[in-house]
Amino acid sequence: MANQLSRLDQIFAALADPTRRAIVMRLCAGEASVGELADPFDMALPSFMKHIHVLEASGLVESEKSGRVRTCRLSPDALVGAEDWFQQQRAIWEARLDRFEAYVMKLKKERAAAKRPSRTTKKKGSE
Amino acid sequence: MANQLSRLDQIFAALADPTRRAIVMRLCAGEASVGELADPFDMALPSFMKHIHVLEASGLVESEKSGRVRTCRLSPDALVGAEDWFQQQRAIWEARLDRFEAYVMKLKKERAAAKRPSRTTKKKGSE
DNA sequence: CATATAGTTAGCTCCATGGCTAACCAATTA
DNA sequence: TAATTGGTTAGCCATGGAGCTAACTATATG
Repeated sequence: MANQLSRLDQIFAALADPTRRAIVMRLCAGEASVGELADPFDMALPSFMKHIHVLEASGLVESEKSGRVRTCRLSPDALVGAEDWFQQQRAIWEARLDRFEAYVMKLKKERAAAKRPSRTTKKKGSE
Repeated sequence: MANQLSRLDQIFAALADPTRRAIVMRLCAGEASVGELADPFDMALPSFMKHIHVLEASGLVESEKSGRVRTCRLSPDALVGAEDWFQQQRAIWEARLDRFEAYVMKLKKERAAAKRPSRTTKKKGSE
């Protein structure tokens, strides 16, 4: 019970749907009612509401009802959280690239050394 | 036939699964064979291979078989593409925040003006 | 009060996803 | 050549996600 999806799971799953990405994009430009949000989409309201719920469950969107109209707004923390994930991966990736570059440089030196065995007697395994 | 998922759909869907995120994180640190990748997971190989396929279909990962071992590596373009999406949203969001701030400033001025109605006769019903 | 508006709830399909087992290549290694 | 290893294919099952309609609630509005 209570499947305890990780927050990132929910955020990425929410963003995997084009309708929901469109909603997020729309909300980036400012808050809106459910009706306003739903208007551009050729979809029954209950179906559309499900998307809203998914977005709320993921923490990307929050909403509040006053009278009979529910107003939705972006809660940017979740978006930033997901963006962070990418930046972390990129950091690791780039660190690796640096190491790889260093490795290639080392290879090049060793190749060069191998190509002229005349002078370089042993080059002292300069690891 | 050929459901024509958008690239972003596939990337986010791929990243919505913790197993697949773990694979991506692992591959950020360098390429690996299917077996090496699968090892930490308590999962039958065929199930695991499905995850690899999803990652390949999304463009996040590419692989190549030589002999009987398939080596997988990250293809960072897709990752960067998804990261870009966040940055675009954030740009719009921040632009809006700026506008909102300007709006609040304007409100403040008007409030201040309203508080001293001595001079401001009608302020010209500025919508 | 009557009606229209804005969401909501309930409940149904259909298909994609994530997992499994069993059986099957195809390279290595003994 | 026989056995092992590393992946792959095929096919099954349970769950969940995305869509629908119909019927309902609650707030405005006439």
